Amino acid sequence: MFFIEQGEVRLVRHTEAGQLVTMFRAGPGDTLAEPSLFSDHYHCDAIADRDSTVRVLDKAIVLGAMTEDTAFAIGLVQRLSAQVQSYRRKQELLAIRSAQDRVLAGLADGWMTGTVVAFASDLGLSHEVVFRVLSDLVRDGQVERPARGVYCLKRTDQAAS
Amino acid sequence: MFFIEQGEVRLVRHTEAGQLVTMFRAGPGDTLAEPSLFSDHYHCDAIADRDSTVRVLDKAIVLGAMTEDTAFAIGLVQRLSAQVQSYRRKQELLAIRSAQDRVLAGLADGWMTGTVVAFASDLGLSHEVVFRVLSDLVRDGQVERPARGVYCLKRTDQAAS
DNA sequence: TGCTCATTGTGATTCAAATCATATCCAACA
DNA sequence: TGTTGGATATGATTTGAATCACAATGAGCA
Repeated sequence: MFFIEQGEVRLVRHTEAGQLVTMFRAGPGDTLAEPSLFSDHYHCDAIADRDSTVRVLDKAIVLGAMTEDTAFAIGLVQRLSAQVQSYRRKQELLAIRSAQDRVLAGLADGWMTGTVVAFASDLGLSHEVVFRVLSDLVRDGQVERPARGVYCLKRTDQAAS
Repeated sequence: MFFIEQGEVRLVRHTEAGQLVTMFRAGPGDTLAEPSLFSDHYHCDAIADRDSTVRVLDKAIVLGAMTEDTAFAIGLVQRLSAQVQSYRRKQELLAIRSAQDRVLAGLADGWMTGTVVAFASDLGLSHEVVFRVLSDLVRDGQVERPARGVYCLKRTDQAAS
């Protein structure tokens, strides 16, 4: 198990077809690979896109700390709950069929942090479509692009049904 | 927070477009809505497709038990870890583009328990495609159908690259 | 028994995202 | 300075899943 002090580390896995899937994006203060505490044969790859500082936590020590320090255990439960919630949100978002709606939802959730290519990968869309959708949205006035590669929603327009 | 004693309860949420997404499927021994322990405004709907018995756990009491009973806290961490793992697996599976590969992966993971319609919904595919893929696979001999509505993999054929 | 209804199943068509191709911009770097 | 490579961007084409339409099956039930 790992604790991220600085930077950002992505937990990735590749499908049989070879595409890379980001399972989790951990920032400063996040812990990584908690499930490894209970299972031995869990395998993901970790990628640091920027320089990062990571603290390695020994499995046995963490398990020990959990029995002695209830606050520590509760903190862990809290982290995991947050992760579960974010996974649920992601699942919901990925269920959106229309590329435009998905991009809008992704923007609303603040996923557009790095490059458009990375954003597209998070959304499970090809980057071409995302570029197209973004320029359409900018043309429509729903999205602003203050700078190259920076996009943000104009406002939360209420669900037009 | 809830504890499922018997039956099965699904945690669902509907997207703006109106489609229903199953966030979590809880069986006997599972707990439901753990994130609600730490956040007040989390909303999902729970659906019991069969008759089920559910124990309601008071938020304050659970939080109290966590500080006093370390084993309880650890158990909770374990549950949540397992959930996180299964979400990651689902994410990986949903990233598979080809409908056929996705159906195969779903079968391998043992998702085809109830009806084909439910299976298709879990896979994020239309039931028509799933029916088609399944009959193709049966024709190809990759999948067996011992009975109407029952499908299982012939064997784990090693990743044909 | 006949009726209803959900599930199963298949065919035809549409449509939107993937893919392929290509070009520009820009930062890092030698 | 020129060169490389990644991100940005857009156009043309293809593909495959969604959608629409329609049957057949089978269980529950009056």
